[in-house]
Amino acid sequence: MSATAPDNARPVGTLLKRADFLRAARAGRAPMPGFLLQARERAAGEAEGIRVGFTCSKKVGNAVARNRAKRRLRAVAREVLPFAGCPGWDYVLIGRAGVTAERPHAALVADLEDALARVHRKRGSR
RNA sequence: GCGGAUGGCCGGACGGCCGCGGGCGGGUUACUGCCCGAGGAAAGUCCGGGCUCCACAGGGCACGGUGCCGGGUAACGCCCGGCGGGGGCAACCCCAGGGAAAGCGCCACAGAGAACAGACCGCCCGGAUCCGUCCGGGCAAGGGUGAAACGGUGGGGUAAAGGCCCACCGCGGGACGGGCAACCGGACCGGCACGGCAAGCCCCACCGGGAGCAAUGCCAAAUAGGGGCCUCGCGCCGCUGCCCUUCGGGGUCGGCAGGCACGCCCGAACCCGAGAGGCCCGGGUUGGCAGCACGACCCUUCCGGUAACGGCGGGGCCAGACGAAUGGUCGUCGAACCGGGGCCUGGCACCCCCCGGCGAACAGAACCCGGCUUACAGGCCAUCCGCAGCC
Repeated sequence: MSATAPDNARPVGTLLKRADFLRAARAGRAPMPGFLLQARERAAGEAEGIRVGFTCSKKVGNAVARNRAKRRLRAVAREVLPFAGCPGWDYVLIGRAGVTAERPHAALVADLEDALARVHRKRGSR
Protein backbone atom coordinates (compact mmCIF):
# COMPACT_ATOMS: atom_id res chain seq x y z
CA MET A 1 0.00 0.00 0.00
CA SER A 2 2.81 2.39 0.87
CA ALA A 3 4.48 1.41 -2.41
CA THR A 4 1.48 2.50 -4.48
CA ALA A 5 0.74 5.81 -2.74
CA PRO A 6 3.65 6.77 -0.53
CA ASP A 7 2.76 10.46 -0.47
CA ASN A 8 -0.74 10.12 0.97
CA ALA A 9 -0.25 7.22 3.40
CA ARG A 10 0.02 7.98 7.10
CA PRO A 11 0.99 5.50 9.86
CA VAL A 12 -1.83 4.07 11.97
CA GLY A 13 -1.35 3.24 15.66
CA THR A 14 -3.39 0.92 17.85
CA LEU A 15 -5.63 1.74 20.80
CA LEU A 16 -4.83 -0.39 23.82
CA LYS A 17 -6.18 1.36 26.93
CA ARG A 18 -9.72 0.94 28.11
CA ALA A 19 -9.93 4.65 28.88
CA ASP A 20 -9.24 5.56 25.23
CA PHE A 21 -12.09 3.32 24.12
CA LEU A 22 -14.47 4.94 26.61
CA ARG A 23 -13.55 8.47 25.51
CA ALA A 24 -14.10 7.56 21.85
CA ALA A 25 -17.51 6.13 22.68
CA ARG A 26 -18.61 9.40 24.27
CA ALA A 27 -17.61 11.39 21.16
CA GLY A 28 -19.09 11.13 17.65
CA ARG A 29 -20.54 7.96 16.16
CA ALA A 30 -21.61 6.83 12.69
CA PRO A 31 -23.77 3.70 12.38
CA MET A 32 -23.28 1.73 9.15
CA PRO A 33 -24.78 -1.57 7.90
CA GLY A 34 -21.65 -3.59 8.56
CA PHE A 35 -20.38 -1.95 11.73
CA LEU A 36 -20.53 1.05 14.04
CA LEU A 37 -17.80 3.70 13.87
CA GLN A 38 -16.86 5.84 16.86
CA ALA A 39 -14.39 8.68 16.43
CA ARG A 40 -12.82 11.42 18.53
CA GLU A 41 -10.38 14.25 17.92
CA ARG A 42 -7.83 14.02 20.69
CA ALA A 43 -6.81 16.93 22.91
CA ALA A 44 -3.41 18.44 22.23
CA GLY A 45 -0.37 16.56 23.55
CA GLU A 46 -2.15 13.22 24.02
CA ALA A 47 -0.62 11.16 21.23
CA GLU A 48 0.59 11.44 17.64
CA GLY A 49 -1.06 10.34 14.40
CA ILE A 50 -4.04 8.17 13.63
CA ARG A 51 -5.06 5.48 16.11
CA VAL A 52 -7.62 2.73 15.71
CA GLY A 53 -9.20 0.07 17.96
CA PHE A 54 -11.61 -2.79 17.45
CA THR A 55 -14.44 -4.07 19.63
CA CYS A 56 -16.49 -7.22 19.19
CA SER A 57 -18.59 -8.03 22.20
CA LYS A 58 -20.19 -11.38 22.96
CA LYS A 59 -23.27 -10.17 21.12
CA VAL A 60 -21.34 -10.87 17.91
CA GLY A 61 -21.11 -14.56 18.75
CA ASN A 62 -18.62 -17.09 20.07
CA ALA A 63 -14.86 -16.64 20.03
CA VAL A 64 -14.55 -17.81 16.43
CA ALA A 65 -17.17 -15.35 15.19
CA ARG A 66 -15.69 -12.47 17.22
CA ASN A 67 -12.16 -13.09 15.95
CA ARG A 68 -13.33 -13.31 12.34
CA ALA A 69 -15.26 -10.05 12.64
CA LYS A 70 -12.24 -8.32 14.15
CA ARG A 71 -9.91 -9.62 11.45
CA ARG A 72 -12.18 -8.36 8.66
CA LEU A 73 -12.52 -4.95 10.31
CA ARG A 74 -8.73 -4.80 10.69
CA ALA A 75 -8.31 -5.59 6.99
CA VAL A 76 -10.76 -2.86 6.00
CA ALA A 77 -9.13 -0.28 8.29
CA ARG A 78 -5.71 -1.08 6.89
CA GLU A 79 -6.94 -0.30 3.36
CA VAL A 80 -8.80 2.92 4.18
CA LEU A 81 -7.45 4.71 7.25
CA PRO A 82 -3.90 5.57 6.05
CA PHE A 83 -5.55 7.75 3.36
CA ALA A 84 -8.94 8.78 4.70
CA GLY A 85 -8.09 9.09 8.38
CA CYS A 86 -7.14 12.36 10.06
CA PRO A 87 -4.02 12.63 12.21
CA GLY A 88 -4.88 13.41 15.81
CA TRP A 89 -8.02 11.28 15.73
CA ASP A 90 -8.95 8.03 17.49
CA TYR A 91 -11.27 5.60 15.67
CA VAL A 92 -13.07 2.59 17.11
CA LEU A 93 -14.76 0.01 14.86
CA ILE A 94 -17.47 -2.10 16.48
CA GLY A 95 -18.56 -5.38 14.92
CA ARG A 96 -22.18 -6.39 14.37
CA ALA A 97 -23.53 -9.92 14.74
CA GLY A 98 -23.62 -11.75 11.42
CA VAL A 99 -23.31 -8.76 9.10
CA THR A 100 -19.67 -7.91 9.80
CA ALA A 101 -18.57 -11.43 8.90
CA GLU A 102 -20.80 -11.83 5.81
CA ARG A 103 -20.98 -8.41 4.08
CA PRO A 104 -18.76 -8.29 0.95
CA HIS A 105 -15.36 -6.80 1.50
CA ALA A 106 -15.86 -4.03 -1.07
CA ALA A 107 -19.08 -2.93 0.65
CA LEU A 108 -17.31 -2.68 3.98
CA VAL A 109 -14.61 -0.53 2.46
CA ALA A 110 -17.25 1.81 1.01
CA ASP A 111 -19.04 1.88 4.36
CA LEU A 112 -15.89 2.99 6.18
CA GLU A 113 -15.16 5.74 3.67
CA ASP A 114 -18.73 7.08 4.04
CA ALA A 115 -18.60 6.84 7.82
CA LEU A 116 -15.31 8.74 8.03
CA ALA A 117 -16.69 11.50 5.80
CA ARG A 118 -19.77 11.85 8.02
CA VAL A 119 -17.76 11.97 11.23
CA HIS A 120 -15.30 14.52 9.91
CA ARG A 121 -18.04 16.74 8.43
CA LYS A 122 -19.98 16.73 11.70
CA ARG A 123 -16.84 17.86 13.50
CA GLY A 124 -16.19 20.62 10.96
CA SER A 125 -19.74 22.03 11.18
CA ARG A 126 -19.75 22.18 14.96
C1' G B 1 -22.49 -56.13 -2.78
C1' C B 2 -25.73 -54.81 1.61
C1' G B 3 -26.33 -54.29 6.92
C1' G B 4 -23.66 -54.10 11.40
C1' A B 5 -19.38 -54.40 15.51
C1' U B 6 -14.60 -52.63 17.25
C1' G B 7 -10.09 -49.78 16.89
C1' G B 8 -7.46 -45.87 14.50
C1' C B 9 -6.66 -41.64 11.14
C1' C B 10 -8.17 -37.19 8.38
C1' G B 11 -11.34 -33.20 8.72
C1' G B 12 -10.66 -28.60 2.45
C1' A B 13 -6.19 -28.18 -1.62
C1' C B 14 -3.05 -24.96 -4.75
C1' G B 15 -1.61 -20.08 -6.37
C1' G B 16 -1.39 -14.33 -6.81
C1' C B 17 -1.59 -9.64 -4.00
C1' C B 18 -1.60 -7.36 0.99
C1' G B 19 -0.70 -8.25 6.29
C1' C B 20 0.08 -10.11 11.84
C1' G B 21 2.96 -12.61 16.49
C1' G B 22 7.74 -14.75 17.97
C1' G B 23 13.01 -16.11 17.23
C1' C B 24 17.93 -15.42 14.82
C1' G B 25 20.59 -12.02 11.63
C1' G B 26 22.15 -7.57 8.18
C1' G B 27 22.02 -2.11 7.96
C1' U B 28 23.83 4.80 10.50
C1' U B 29 18.52 5.36 9.44
C1' A B 30 14.68 4.32 5.86
C1' C B 31 14.36 -0.67 5.57
C1' U B 32 15.38 -5.83 4.84
C1' G B 33 16.75 -11.76 4.80
C1' C B 34 15.65 -16.65 6.82
C1' C B 35 12.85 -19.98 10.14
C1' C B 36 8.49 -21.16 13.15
C1' G B 37 3.28 -20.04 14.24
C1' A B 38 -4.02 -23.55 17.01
C1' G B 39 -7.30 -28.37 18.16
C1' G B 40 -9.09 -33.38 18.18
C1' A B 41 -11.79 -31.58 20.95
C1' A B 42 -7.70 -25.69 22.02
C1' A B 43 -14.50 -26.30 24.68
C1' G B 44 -17.26 -27.74 29.51
C1' U B 45 -14.07 -26.84 34.03
C1' C B 46 -16.19 -32.61 36.02
C1' C B 47 -11.92 -35.57 38.34
C1' G B 48 -6.39 -36.47 39.10
C1' G B 49 -1.29 -34.54 39.36
C1' G B 50 3.12 -31.10 38.66
C1' C B 51 4.44 -26.07 40.24
C1' U B 52 3.84 -21.72 43.82
C1' C B 53 2.32 -19.41 48.34
C1' C B 54 -0.16 -20.03 53.08
C1' A B 55 -1.15 -23.32 57.27
C1' C B 56 0.51 -27.55 60.13
C1' A B 57 1.65 -30.51 67.85
C1' G B 58 -1.22 -34.95 68.09
C1' G B 59 -5.77 -37.46 68.16
C1' G B 60 -11.12 -38.14 67.68
C1' C B 61 -15.93 -36.94 65.69
C1' A B 62 -18.33 -34.47 61.86
C1' C B 63 -18.04 -33.37 56.36
C1' G B 64 -16.93 -34.80 51.20
C1' G B 65 -15.48 -38.61 47.75
C1' U B 66 -14.72 -43.68 46.06
C1' G B 67 -17.05 -48.80 46.20
C1' C B 68 -16.63 -56.82 42.50
C1' C B 69 -11.20 -58.76 41.97
C1' G B 70 -6.15 -58.27 40.09
C1' G B 71 -2.85 -55.12 37.53
C1' G B 72 -1.02 -50.19 35.11
C1' U B 73 0.20 -45.11 36.60
C1' A B 74 3.03 -39.30 39.34
C1' A B 75 -2.13 -39.77 40.48
C1' C B 76 -7.28 -40.52 39.41
C1' G B 77 -13.76 -41.11 39.70
C1' C B 78 -8.98 -42.97 34.19
C1' C B 79 -7.01 -47.33 31.44
C1' C B 80 -6.12 -52.82 30.81
C1' G B 81 -7.29 -57.91 31.99
C1' G B 82 -10.62 -61.06 34.61
C1' C B 83 -15.35 -62.32 37.51
C1' G B 84 -20.74 -61.87 38.19
C1' G B 85 -25.48 -60.09 36.06
C1' G B 86 -28.28 -58.35 31.62
C1' G B 87 -28.96 -57.63 26.02
C1' G B 88 -27.90 -59.32 20.90
C1' C B 89 -28.51 -64.91 15.64
C1' A B 90 -23.36 -63.11 15.99
C1' A B 91 -18.99 -59.82 16.01
C1' C B 92 -19.76 -57.40 20.45
C1' C B 93 -22.13 -54.05 23.90
C1' C B 94 -24.19 -52.34 28.78
C1' C B 95 -24.07 -52.32 34.58
C1' A B 96 -24.10 -46.74 40.95
C1' G B 97 -21.64 -54.18 40.78
C1' G B 98 -19.63 -53.83 49.21
C1' G B 99 -23.45 -54.80 53.33
C1' A B 100 -30.85 -55.79 53.64
C1' A B 101 -29.84 -62.52 59.66
C1' A B 102 -26.68 -54.19 63.11
C1' G B 103 -30.79 -50.90 63.30
C1' C B 104 -34.59 -47.23 61.63
C1' G B 105 -37.78 -45.98 57.56
C1' C B 106 -40.73 -46.68 52.99
C1' C B 107 -43.54 -50.16 49.59
C1' A B 108 -48.57 -45.51 45.97
C1' C B 109 -53.06 -47.42 43.25
C1' A B 110 -55.56 -51.90 43.16
C1' G B 111 -56.44 -55.85 46.41
C1' A B 112 -59.27 -59.97 51.60
C1' G B 113 -54.19 -59.45 52.64
C1' A B 114 -47.76 -55.76 51.43
C1' A B 115 -43.96 -58.40 56.13
C1' C B 116 -44.90 -61.38 63.62
C1' A B 117 -49.30 -62.43 56.64
C1' G B 118 -54.15 -63.14 55.17
C1' A B 119 -59.45 -65.23 53.29
C1' C B 120 -63.06 -61.56 48.61
C1' C B 121 -64.83 -65.34 44.94
C1' G B 122 -64.30 -70.31 46.31
C1' C B 123 -63.36 -75.97 47.81
C1' C B 124 -64.58 -79.79 51.70
C1' C B 125 -67.09 -81.85 56.28
C1' G B 126 -71.06 -81.49 59.95
C1' G B 127 -75.71 -79.28 61.49
C1' A B 128 -80.13 -76.36 60.54
C1' U B 129 -83.60 -75.16 56.58
C1' C B 130 -89.28 -71.48 54.99
C1' C B 131 -84.96 -75.14 49.72
C1' G B 132 -83.52 -68.82 48.72
C1' U B 133 -79.80 -69.96 52.09
C1' C B 134 -77.81 -69.71 57.15
C1' C B 135 -74.53 -71.46 61.36
C1' G B 136 -69.97 -74.05 63.16
C1' G B 137 -65.36 -76.06 61.64
C1' G B 138 -61.27 -77.42 58.10
C1' C B 139 -58.25 -75.61 53.62
C1' A B 140 -55.29 -72.09 50.74
C1' A B 141 -54.79 -76.10 45.51
C1' G B 142 -58.07 -72.93 41.64
C1' G B 143 -60.04 -67.63 40.33
C1' G B 144 -59.28 -62.34 40.98
C1' U B 145 -55.69 -57.62 42.38
C1' G B 146 -50.75 -55.96 41.92
C1' A B 147 -44.15 -54.05 40.22
C1' A B 148 -44.09 -57.72 44.09
C1' A B 149 -48.81 -62.53 47.30
C1' C B 150 -44.42 -66.19 51.95
C1' G B 151 -40.91 -71.72 46.61
C1' G B 152 -42.00 -74.13 41.13
C1' U B 153 -43.47 -78.64 38.07
C1' G B 154 -45.19 -83.63 38.37
C1' G B 155 -46.78 -87.68 41.42
C1' G B 156 -48.55 -89.86 46.01
C1' G B 157 -51.87 -88.82 49.76
C1' U B 158 -56.62 -86.52 51.54
C1' A B 159 -63.39 -85.24 53.20
C1' A B 160 -61.06 -81.12 50.58
C1' A B 161 -56.15 -79.51 50.99
C1' G B 162 -51.15 -78.27 52.34
C1' G B 163 -43.20 -79.96 51.85
C1' C B 164 -47.93 -83.64 54.72
C1' C B 165 -44.60 -87.30 51.85
C1' C B 166 -41.39 -88.33 47.23
C1' A B 167 -38.47 -87.04 42.47
C1' C B 168 -36.31 -83.07 39.75
C1' C B 169 -35.42 -77.74 39.70
C1' G B 170 -34.78 -73.53 42.89
C1' C B 171 -33.12 -71.89 47.85
C1' G B 172 -29.84 -72.34 52.43
C1' G B 173 -25.53 -74.78 54.48
C1' G B 174 -21.30 -77.24 52.69
C1' A B 175 -16.56 -81.65 53.12
C1' C B 176 -13.33 -81.24 49.18
C1' G B 177 -11.08 -79.48 44.47
C1' G B 178 -9.45 -75.20 41.05
C1' G B 179 -7.94 -69.90 41.10
C1' C B 180 -3.13 -64.56 43.79
C1' A B 181 -8.31 -62.93 44.14
C1' A B 182 -13.36 -61.67 42.71
C1' C B 183 -15.33 -66.29 41.89
C1' C B 184 -16.25 -71.29 39.75
C1' G B 185 -17.34 -76.60 40.36
C1' G B 186 -19.35 -79.57 44.10
C1' A B 187 -20.05 -85.16 47.29
C1' C B 188 -23.43 -84.73 51.01
C1' C B 189 -27.00 -82.46 54.42
C1' G B 190 -31.48 -79.41 55.41
C1' G B 191 -38.07 -79.89 54.02
C1' C B 192 -38.24 -74.16 53.10
C1' A B 193 -36.75 -70.97 57.18
C1' C B 194 -34.51 -65.64 54.58
C1' G B 195 -39.78 -60.22 49.75
C1' G B 196 -37.93 -55.40 47.55
C1' C B 197 -35.51 -50.41 48.06
C1' A B 198 -28.92 -48.81 50.62
C1' A B 199 -29.70 -43.56 44.03
C1' G B 200 -34.16 -42.70 52.04
C1' C B 201 -31.14 -42.79 56.52
C1' C B 202 -27.43 -45.99 57.79
C1' C B 203 -23.11 -49.71 58.53
C1' C B 204 -18.19 -51.22 56.69
C1' A B 205 -13.43 -50.39 54.02
C1' C B 206 -10.18 -46.95 51.73
C1' C B 207 -8.87 -41.79 50.32
C1' G B 208 -8.99 -36.39 51.30
C1' G B 209 -5.15 -29.46 54.64
C1' G B 210 -6.43 -24.44 51.87
C1' A B 211 -5.93 -21.30 47.75
C1' G B 212 -4.57 -20.67 42.94
C1' C B 213 -0.09 -18.36 37.42
C1' A B 214 -4.75 -12.26 38.54
C1' A B 215 -0.24 -18.12 42.42
C1' U B 216 4.59 -16.30 43.44
C1' G B 217 9.48 -13.61 42.99
C1' C B 218 12.48 -9.42 41.27
C1' C B 219 13.06 -4.44 39.19
C1' A B 220 11.35 0.50 38.06
C1' A B 221 8.26 4.77 39.30
C1' A B 222 6.20 7.93 43.22
C1' U B 223 5.93 15.07 47.57
C1' A B 224 4.81 8.74 49.79
C1' G B 225 8.82 4.57 52.11
C1' G B 226 3.19 6.41 56.01
C1' G B 227 0.73 9.28 60.12
C1' G B 228 -3.27 9.77 63.80
C1' C B 229 -7.37 7.95 66.78
C1' C B 230 -10.37 4.10 68.81
C1' U B 231 -11.85 -0.94 70.27
C1' C B 232 -10.84 -5.92 71.82
C1' G B 233 -7.13 -9.03 74.03
C1' C B 234 -6.23 -14.42 76.86
C1' G B 235 -5.89 -18.03 74.50
C1' C B 236 -4.27 -17.18 69.50
C1' C B 237 -3.69 -18.96 64.57
C1' G B 238 -5.15 -22.20 60.86
C1' C B 239 -9.01 -25.38 57.06
C1' U B 240 -15.94 -25.82 57.27
C1' G B 241 -17.78 -26.61 62.42
C1' C B 242 -16.98 -28.76 67.23
C1' C B 243 -14.46 -31.36 71.36
C1' C B 244 -10.11 -33.07 74.37
C1' U B 245 -5.17 -32.42 75.75
C1' U B 246 -1.18 -29.08 74.28
C1' C B 247 3.30 -22.91 73.79
C1' G B 248 7.42 -19.90 76.25
C1' G B 249 8.70 -17.23 80.76
C1' G B 250 7.46 -16.10 85.83
C1' G B 251 5.16 -18.26 89.80
C1' U B 252 2.41 -18.74 95.19
C1' C B 253 0.16 -22.75 97.02
C1' G B 254 -0.16 -28.00 96.86
C1' G B 255 1.45 -33.14 96.31
C1' C B 256 4.73 -37.06 98.06
C1' A B 257 3.00 -42.17 94.01
C1' G B 258 8.16 -42.67 92.41
C1' G B 259 13.61 -41.27 91.98
C1' C B 260 17.90 -39.51 94.05
C1' A B 261 23.00 -35.86 94.72
C1' C B 262 17.40 -33.00 99.25
C1' G B 263 15.87 -29.18 96.09
C1' C B 264 14.91 -30.53 91.74
C1' C B 265 11.78 -33.47 88.43
C1' C B 266 5.81 -33.17 88.58
C1' G B 267 2.16 -29.47 88.72
C1' A B 268 -4.34 -26.94 89.55
C1' A B 269 -5.11 -21.41 90.17
C1' C B 270 -2.86 -16.70 88.88
C1' C B 271 0.44 -12.98 86.14
C1' C B 272 3.29 -11.61 81.66
C1' G B 273 4.44 -12.35 76.26
C1' A B 274 3.72 -12.36 70.67
C1' G B 275 -1.49 -9.90 68.13
C1' A B 276 -6.20 -8.78 65.73
C1' G B 277 -9.97 -5.45 63.98
C1' G B 278 -12.26 -0.72 62.71
C1' C B 279 -12.28 4.49 61.33
C1' C B 280 -9.99 9.10 59.60
C1' C B 281 -6.12 12.03 56.90
C1' G B 282 -2.51 12.18 52.91
C1' G B 283 -0.06 9.89 48.62
C1' G B 284 1.67 6.44 44.59
C1' U B 285 1.17 2.57 40.79
C1' U B 286 -2.59 0.37 37.30
C1' G B 287 4.59 -0.41 34.07
C1' G B 288 8.64 -4.10 32.86
C1' C B 289 11.00 -8.91 33.60
C1' A B 290 10.92 -13.80 35.51
C1' G B 291 7.28 -17.78 36.36
C1' C B 292 6.51 -19.36 30.58
C1' A B 293 7.47 -23.25 26.78
C1' C B 294 13.00 -29.49 27.15
C1' G B 295 8.30 -31.77 28.90
C1' A B 296 5.20 -37.83 33.55
C1' C B 297 7.18 -34.26 25.52
C1' C B 298 6.81 -36.36 20.25
C1' C B 299 8.39 -40.32 16.50
C1' U B 300 10.68 -45.06 16.38
C1' U B 301 14.05 -50.34 16.18
C1' C B 302 14.33 -54.08 19.71
C1' C B 303 13.12 -56.57 24.52
C1' G B 304 9.43 -57.99 28.71
C1' G B 305 4.04 -58.35 29.32
C1' U B 306 -2.56 -61.44 27.07
C1' A B 307 -3.05 -56.08 27.60
C1' A B 308 -2.93 -51.20 29.85
C1' C B 309 2.10 -50.27 30.24
C1' G B 310 7.36 -50.60 31.31
C1' G B 311 12.72 -50.79 29.79
C1' C B 312 17.25 -50.11 26.57
C1' G B 313 18.90 -47.56 22.20
C1' G B 314 18.33 -43.97 17.98
C1' G B 315 16.17 -39.46 16.07
C1' G B 316 13.35 -34.68 16.71
C1' C B 317 12.45 -29.39 18.98
C1' C B 318 6.87 -28.68 18.32
C1' A B 319 2.64 -21.38 19.30
C1' G B 320 4.05 -18.28 23.33
C1' A B 321 0.06 -13.62 22.69
C1' C B 322 -1.64 -10.08 26.97
C1' G B 323 -7.66 -4.77 23.64
C1' A B 324 -4.59 -10.84 23.03
C1' A B 325 -0.71 -12.89 16.53
C1' U B 326 -1.57 -17.58 13.82
C1' G B 327 -4.97 -13.85 8.91
C1' G B 328 -7.70 -10.63 4.84
C1' U B 329 -8.90 -10.69 -0.25
C1' C B 330 -9.20 -12.55 -5.34
C1' G B 331 -8.81 -16.70 -8.65
C1' U B 332 -8.52 -22.19 -9.98
C1' C B 333 -10.02 -26.95 -8.19
C1' G B 334 -13.25 -29.02 -5.24
C1' A B 335 -16.04 -33.33 -0.75
C1' A B 336 -21.02 -33.89 0.54
C1' C B 337 -26.00 -32.23 -0.85
C1' C B 338 -30.08 -30.84 -4.57
C1' G B 339 -32.12 -31.17 -9.71
C1' G B 340 -31.94 -33.44 -14.71
C1' G B 341 -30.17 -37.28 -18.04
C1' G B 342 -27.63 -41.96 -19.36
C1' C B 343 -26.34 -47.26 -18.29
C1' C B 344 -28.82 -52.11 -16.43
C1' U B 345 -34.00 -54.15 -16.20
C1' G B 346 -40.36 -56.73 -17.09
C1' G B 347 -40.41 -52.55 -13.36
C1' C B 348 -38.03 -50.19 -9.10
C1' A B 349 -33.76 -49.39 -5.95
C1' C B 350 -28.34 -49.45 -5.36
C1' C B 351 -23.69 -48.79 -7.96
C1' C B 352 -21.24 -46.18 -12.02
C1' C B 353 -20.94 -42.05 -15.82
C1' C B 354 -22.35 -37.00 -17.81
C1' C B 355 -24.51 -31.84 -17.21
C1' G B 356 -26.17 -27.73 -14.03
C1' G B 357 -26.69 -25.37 -9.04
C1' C B 358 -24.47 -24.70 -4.22
C1' G B 359 -19.45 -24.16 -2.06
C1' A B 360 -16.91 -27.18 3.73
C1' A B 361 -18.74 -29.57 10.38
C1' C B 362 -17.81 -28.45 15.59
C1' A B 363 -14.94 -24.76 16.89
C1' G B 364 -9.68 -20.34 18.61
C1' A B 365 -4.19 -21.91 22.84
C1' A B 366 -3.71 -18.03 27.67
C1' C B 367 1.04 -21.95 33.61
C1' C B 368 1.65 -27.10 32.04
C1' C B 369 0.38 -32.30 31.85
C1' G B 370 -2.99 -37.30 32.46
C1' G B 371 -8.20 -38.41 31.90
C1' C B 372 -13.56 -37.91 31.52
C1' U B 373 -17.72 -35.56 29.26
C1' U B 374 -20.03 -32.80 25.50
C1' A B 375 -20.14 -30.72 20.05
C1' C B 376 -18.88 -32.26 15.02
C1' A B 377 -20.73 -31.64 7.38
C1' G B 378 -18.55 -35.69 6.07
C1' G B 379 -14.48 -39.01 4.41
C1' C B 380 -10.60 -42.94 4.69
C1' C B 381 -8.08 -47.47 6.61
C1' A B 382 -7.69 -52.21 9.31
C1' U B 383 -9.88 -56.46 11.75
C1' C B 384 -14.30 -59.14 12.80
C1' C B 385 -19.81 -60.76 12.46
C1' G B 386 -24.47 -61.65 9.83
C1' C B 387 -27.19 -61.79 5.10
C1' A B 388 -26.83 -62.75 -0.26
C1' G B 389 -31.54 -56.87 -3.27
C1' C B 390 -37.12 -56.16 -3.45
C1' C B 391 -42.05 -56.77 -6.12
